[in-house]
Amino acid sequence: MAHDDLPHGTLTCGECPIRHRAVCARCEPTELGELERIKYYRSFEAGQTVIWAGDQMDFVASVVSGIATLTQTMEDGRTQMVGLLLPSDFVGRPGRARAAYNVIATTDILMCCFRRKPFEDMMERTPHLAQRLLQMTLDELDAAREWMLLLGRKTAREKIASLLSIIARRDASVNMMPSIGRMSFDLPLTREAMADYLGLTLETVSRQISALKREGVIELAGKRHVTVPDMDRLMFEAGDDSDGGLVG
Amino acid sequence: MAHDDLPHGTLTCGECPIRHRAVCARCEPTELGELERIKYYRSFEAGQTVIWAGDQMDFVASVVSGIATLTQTMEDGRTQMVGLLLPSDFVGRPGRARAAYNVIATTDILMCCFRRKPFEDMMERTPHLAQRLLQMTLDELDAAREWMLLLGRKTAREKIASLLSIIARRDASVNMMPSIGRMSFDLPLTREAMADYLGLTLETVSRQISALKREGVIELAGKRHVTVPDMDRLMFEAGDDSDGGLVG
DNA sequence: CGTAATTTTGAATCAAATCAAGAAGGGTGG
DNA sequence: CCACCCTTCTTGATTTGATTCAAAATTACG
Repeated sequence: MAHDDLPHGTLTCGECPIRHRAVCARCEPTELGELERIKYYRSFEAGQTVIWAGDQMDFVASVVSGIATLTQTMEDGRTQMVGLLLPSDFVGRPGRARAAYNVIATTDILMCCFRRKPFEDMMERTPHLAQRLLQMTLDELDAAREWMLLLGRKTAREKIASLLSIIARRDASVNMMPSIGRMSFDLPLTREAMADYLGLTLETVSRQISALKREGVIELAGKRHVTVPDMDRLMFEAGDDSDGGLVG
Repeated sequence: MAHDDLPHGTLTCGECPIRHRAVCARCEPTELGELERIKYYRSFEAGQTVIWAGDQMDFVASVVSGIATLTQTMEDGRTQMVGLLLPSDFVGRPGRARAAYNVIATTDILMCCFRRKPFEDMMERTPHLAQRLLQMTLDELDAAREWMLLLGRKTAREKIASLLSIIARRDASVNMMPSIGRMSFDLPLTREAMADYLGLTLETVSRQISALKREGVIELAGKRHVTVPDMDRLMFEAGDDSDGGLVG
């Protein structure tokens, strides 16, 4: 069973691991108390579908732990990932009754859910909530636009290198490490999920990972553990501008 | 010269054509007065660059009339459009001092600019502004995710059909017409801009437009005026789900 | 009316997809 | 503990859709 260390319903906002990054980050103690009253926890196992696109959605939520994906599907089954949800990320849209995307748990996942109507009401009254959600949404929009450049203009090799460097840097930021020089991390996605992220087939993903390994850009231990001997080299392969980019 | 009908600096919020859709849509008369004091108008001619990515940006703005694009560029010149700015759309990000993308005027354009610092200060105090900007940003994020599916998984033919149906439907909504049956509209983009939108080359854009014309999905009068005899047929070619999709 | 910019079309090439086996893990039950 | 199965991943051969390179046609414009 997942998350026995985070017993459902007994976690208070004060002890919440994502307290300072989630939609509630700017809330004051009184406001937290109000959230506390409308919140409840739900957990899903790896592989489970949290919500289907088009389904009634009577809650919004924060990812507390684990990873989920947002995907869009065409009738013939082609699927494109359009969001990767990490701890502290927000799911759902205030004011929208139906889910726009499929949400699928990639790992075991714990979500802090708020009943939608009370949450919407509270947003009207609580600028701190709306302000934080705005900031998070603007960040997501920036990420989506970076992703659009990747999907529209990068080669398969550049796409893989970009994804690896995104994961490496995210991992470093969580662990408060600098993302330079030699780095190691686990891939949280299967080859197929990577393909859906990058707009490729899983065979192409596999081939390009093999190529980067063969050329020493990365090292693999098992299928999932990656070591990058030189981040600069990886960033170069990703085709990104060398300068650090934007600040949040 | 452009926009002699909208003399700079003399337009009041009360007579503004985008008043009800822009970031100020929810503002009350007092709040409008406050915006009025920090706003100024700037116009750009078709083809002009409004801002370069990385440039200092000491204002945010609403597009009053005309069309602009948001683009990202790689060092070797590959470019991807990541936003299409229409009247009432918002440019810039509160809290960010440097532009993240190139903004280029596609047609002659008029923008209602607000000095950034006063605007940010006002946002802190004015929930109506933050709420409206949140709503607009969530809409943009949805559009970006639809766009990601297009870039990652659609064929060239589907991409073109999708773009045409997006433009057709936008045009219809501006003119308060239903977007069914027979429709006519002008393309606001060159073949190259369409290619940058769709992640294709301009040759492929041209070929696919020719193919759709040959097969009677569209009719062309000149290079830019398009007639769609049957919107359902076009939607089918776009590969989108037949159901209408989401509401804003 | 001529010149530049944009668009169309053609032919050749190429990167990624598709089709098709195998190999490598990872977990289960005998 | 090992044999087996199922999923995930890798690799190979071939096809294909889109790009690239090249030239002609159309349109816009001074």
